[in-house]
Amino acid sequence: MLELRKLKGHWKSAARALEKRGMGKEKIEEYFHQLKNLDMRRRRNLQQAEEFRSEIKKISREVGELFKTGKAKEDEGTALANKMREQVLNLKHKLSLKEAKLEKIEDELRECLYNIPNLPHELVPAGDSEEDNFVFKDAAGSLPRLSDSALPHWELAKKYRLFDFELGVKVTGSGFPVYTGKGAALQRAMITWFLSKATEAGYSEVIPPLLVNEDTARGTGQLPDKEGQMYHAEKDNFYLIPTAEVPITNLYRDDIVNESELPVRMVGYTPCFRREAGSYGAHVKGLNRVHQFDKVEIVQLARPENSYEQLDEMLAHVEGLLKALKLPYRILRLCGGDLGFTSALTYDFEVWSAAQERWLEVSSVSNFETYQSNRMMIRTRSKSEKPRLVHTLNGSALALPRVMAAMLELYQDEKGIKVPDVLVPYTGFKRID
RNA sequence: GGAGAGUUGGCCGAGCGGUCGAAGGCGCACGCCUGGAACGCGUGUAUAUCCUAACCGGGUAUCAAGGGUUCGAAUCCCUUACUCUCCGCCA
Repeated sequence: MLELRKLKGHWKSAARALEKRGMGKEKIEEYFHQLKNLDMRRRRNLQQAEEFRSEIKKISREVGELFKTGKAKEDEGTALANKMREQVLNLKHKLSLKEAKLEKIEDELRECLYNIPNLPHELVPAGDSEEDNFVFKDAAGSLPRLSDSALPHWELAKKYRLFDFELGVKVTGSGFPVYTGKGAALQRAMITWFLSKATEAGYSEVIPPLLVNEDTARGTGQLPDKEGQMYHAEKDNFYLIPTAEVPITNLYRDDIVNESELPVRMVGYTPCFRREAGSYGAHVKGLNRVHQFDKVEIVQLARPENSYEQLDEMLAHVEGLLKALKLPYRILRLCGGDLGFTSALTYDFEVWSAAQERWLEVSSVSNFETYQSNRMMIRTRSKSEKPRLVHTLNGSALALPRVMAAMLELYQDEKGIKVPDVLVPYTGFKRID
């Protein structure tokens, strides 16, 4: 959530930023008016509540003193003590009314802040759909053309027994592919290679839990915004993670990180679970969109001053992976309308699916600035300064299924599928046939 | 799953109804000492929020979380979470 403190005095520029997301002026005006109003009321009520409390403490101390000195045993002292007790009871009653009011105001304030998305960075282009995304880096050279006999990845999978959707349906339901034989080995090889590359680049590896509690889901902003997107284990009130970003970023929830330890670079491989309710049809065929998929995720905690340099570093890392795999790719800078709720600036990486002749998103790299850290209270401190919020960033490096799809299609020939050179040490075989 | 014991500041650890944001120690920071260092000595060392121009000062909250008893709760009671020990189960 946005920091109210920072919003104060910057209402105009904040409004301009939100307009880039396609939010109406009146709506923004309404939110801001509400915030100002609630903030004022909160401060007023808080002050009054604290005065009551202060008074209660003071009187209680005096009563204590009466008992201690034995005065309370004399008639006069007893009367006085009783009178004070009544005073406190009276104050407590007033306090509880005030507290109830204050709590309500704070709930409303929080809710209002939860409803406002992050402010887009100045580089974010205005626009309301993917058509308005800025092509930050286009594919190098012309896109490859496959021969007429070339197959889409789901046909290749059948032909060479790489993964099987029907088996997944038997075991679970649609959208839960079962990887088999060399398909499974290739998947594992990619995971290991991605992890090795990240480790080489200075990321430390973590294997987090795949189920998270409510606080964690709230921390990275999946709750309350995207409740329907996650699988929910109701009996224990745990959520299956939609991305490793959730447990990994939350490792630092409520922490104050020493500034000398920044940037913190973490990488984790996890399966990801997404309900993707209501998406069926040709565009989700094969591995294009599934309910369970593997992903290697990189996460950083950075100093506010250089978080955008860290974002560039992450972009370069992801780009390096795609280059090494020799897949045609392009990089988009998302426009305001396409930007995730919690993000300030996002770059999407897309690879070319040569058989489907369309772009597939394989990575999304974002800087959330303090939007997440404000909810999670992840802070940093140098020697003399007061703690301040860190910037959080994350990106896929990479999401496996679509990389698999594009790779199988591009690397196919008449007799089989070639394994990209960089993966051979991890698969142990050079060809699938 | 059953029985019991716990959860206090960055860490260890006291406190079991009043003046406790909390003794003492460790760690850390600064200073003195020293040619330099160790030792020693001194000082300081939570966070949030409100008032304020101010991290100058003051108020309030926080001793796992939430609720209760009381004039007053770290201390008593209840609920929940977590940790540990024993038993059961188990890859």
